[in-house]
Amino acid sequence: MAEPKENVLMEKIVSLCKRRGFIFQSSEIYGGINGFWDYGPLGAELKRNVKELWWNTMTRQRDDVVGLEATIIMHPQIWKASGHVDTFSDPMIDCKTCKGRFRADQTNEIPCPQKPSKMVSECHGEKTAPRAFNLMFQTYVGPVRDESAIAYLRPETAQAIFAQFKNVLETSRQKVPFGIAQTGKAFRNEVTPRNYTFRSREFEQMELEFFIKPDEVVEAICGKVATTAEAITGNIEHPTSNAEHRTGNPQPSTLNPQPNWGWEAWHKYWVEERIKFYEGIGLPRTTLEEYWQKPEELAHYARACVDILFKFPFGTQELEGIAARSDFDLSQHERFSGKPMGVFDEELRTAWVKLPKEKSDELWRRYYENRKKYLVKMGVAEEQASKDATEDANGLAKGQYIPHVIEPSAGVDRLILALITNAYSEVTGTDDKSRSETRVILKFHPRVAPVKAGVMPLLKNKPELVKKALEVRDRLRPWMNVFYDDAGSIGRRYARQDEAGTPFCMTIDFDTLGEKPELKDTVTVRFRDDGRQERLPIGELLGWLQARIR
RNA sequence: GCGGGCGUAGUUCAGUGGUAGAACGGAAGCCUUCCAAGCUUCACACGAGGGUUCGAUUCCCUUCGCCCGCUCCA
Repeated sequence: MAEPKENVLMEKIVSLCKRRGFIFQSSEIYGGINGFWDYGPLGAELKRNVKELWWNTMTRQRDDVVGLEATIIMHPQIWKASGHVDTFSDPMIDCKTCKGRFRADQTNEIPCPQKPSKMVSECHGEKTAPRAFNLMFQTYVGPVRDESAIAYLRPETAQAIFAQFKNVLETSRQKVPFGIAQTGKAFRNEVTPRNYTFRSREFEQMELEFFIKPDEVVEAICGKVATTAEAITGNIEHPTSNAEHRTGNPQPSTLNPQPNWGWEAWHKYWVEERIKFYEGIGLPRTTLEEYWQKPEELAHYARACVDILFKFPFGTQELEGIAARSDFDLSQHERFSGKPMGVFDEELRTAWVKLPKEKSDELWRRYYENRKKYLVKMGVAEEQASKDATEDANGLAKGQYIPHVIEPSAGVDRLILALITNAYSEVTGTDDKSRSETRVILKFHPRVAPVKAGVMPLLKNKPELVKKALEVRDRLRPWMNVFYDDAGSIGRRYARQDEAGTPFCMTIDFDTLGEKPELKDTVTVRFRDDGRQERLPIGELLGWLQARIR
């Protein structure tokens, strides 16, 4: 059902985004280009804030995550190893009669939409020849455009993390469990970009690969792996104060990682962390949904995957996927590059020799089975797979294993869109002449708001007010994005800031100058969401604001 | 890529086979002692290309883009 109301809302948002300079169509003066969007002045600030908050939360505020900034174009083998060269290119067939499109390899299994009694392959519709759809953008590296020069714009940022895993491990003084975070552009030549910026061909991701010990290793070291329930209960950090967590990390952790956590606990942990993050930047839990993928929906290498969905006007859609990807990625790169991707773990080696024989045999067996299952799945011959898996499992005794990974992978642009649609609100009132007018307020969380404070003299034609206002502006400017405005009536200026989502406005009036001596050097602070006003000394403004935007 | 709808200032809309207005918004100025006040002035558009025509924003074709379906999962 197409809800016209929601469509109208979306159109208003699109129009606002353009009008106020959040989002423009790419290359608009040339007619635009499908699936590409630019961020205007306010959008650029918003996006920057979001990425910084993510980076800060995921890396700087943690001991166990470090950053990476890799290139967009990488060795093409990376995409062979990752599976993108193959799986991103399903041959498709179009039916000219019924207008359907089908995967060429499934025409025997899909019923014809017009004659469901027959399969697509046997119906009378006129079909096109199979065409390959590869969603990766291709280019050539170097001046010669031949096969050997083909490279791809990355369809995700994650693979670079795997490819650089060993370098980061060796230089960061981290050991498993630890994570590598990266933000950056990714490119997918989508069949149909849709829903404004939601599905774009060029987009930005914020991805974490969090490397953990395989369960067999955790068990060898800790005796047993904590169940998810054990990991969650009795492990809640009680906030020391019930203040609004205005200081420090915007997303206080509720779970403390423990050495006996296996992949399930870590997976659950990251789902919680990520939801906290979204709440911390102003998306209430009620606007979010967790979707735990069903076993049959999972990619073959995934053990679990949770989607965090947001209720967009056009439907409930994915913001982030948190996948437990086993050791698939590092294993693939190990096989394709021939370089070892395993780690050495002193604790494991020490623990292993102390294990009772039956225990170490059991763990050996389980590790072996997993490795073999993977190798066979990837087409390694049975005999060779057994041999390789044996070698892998033998590594445990030497303290060696290939880490597993939990991957929280978020789309920046989707999040921006979620923040805008969530912030959008209208207030209809009547003006002096009892004309009904609708004003738009973007109720961004102060942490993400593009402009933190508007600074304005009550009147423009009083030089003392202007001078003082500029002083206040200059006082705040080194610390945050502030906007000075003296044009038009004060109400008009407030309204303009409301539409930009500025949470606070500081107004310099005659009391600031000392008309009422007791109010000298104080300003009016006006709140965006309810128009409420407070009086604050200029000297306290910076601290007051910082406490609210951090 | 296929089918359906749409395309006029920044935005929302008028309008005509003789090259266009309005409202709001924006800029400048005057005025204004707290929520889009008022006055004056200014800038800005027929998505692009090709036809038909003496002439096209209007008619035709193509293309590009947007919206709705089929696909997609950051």
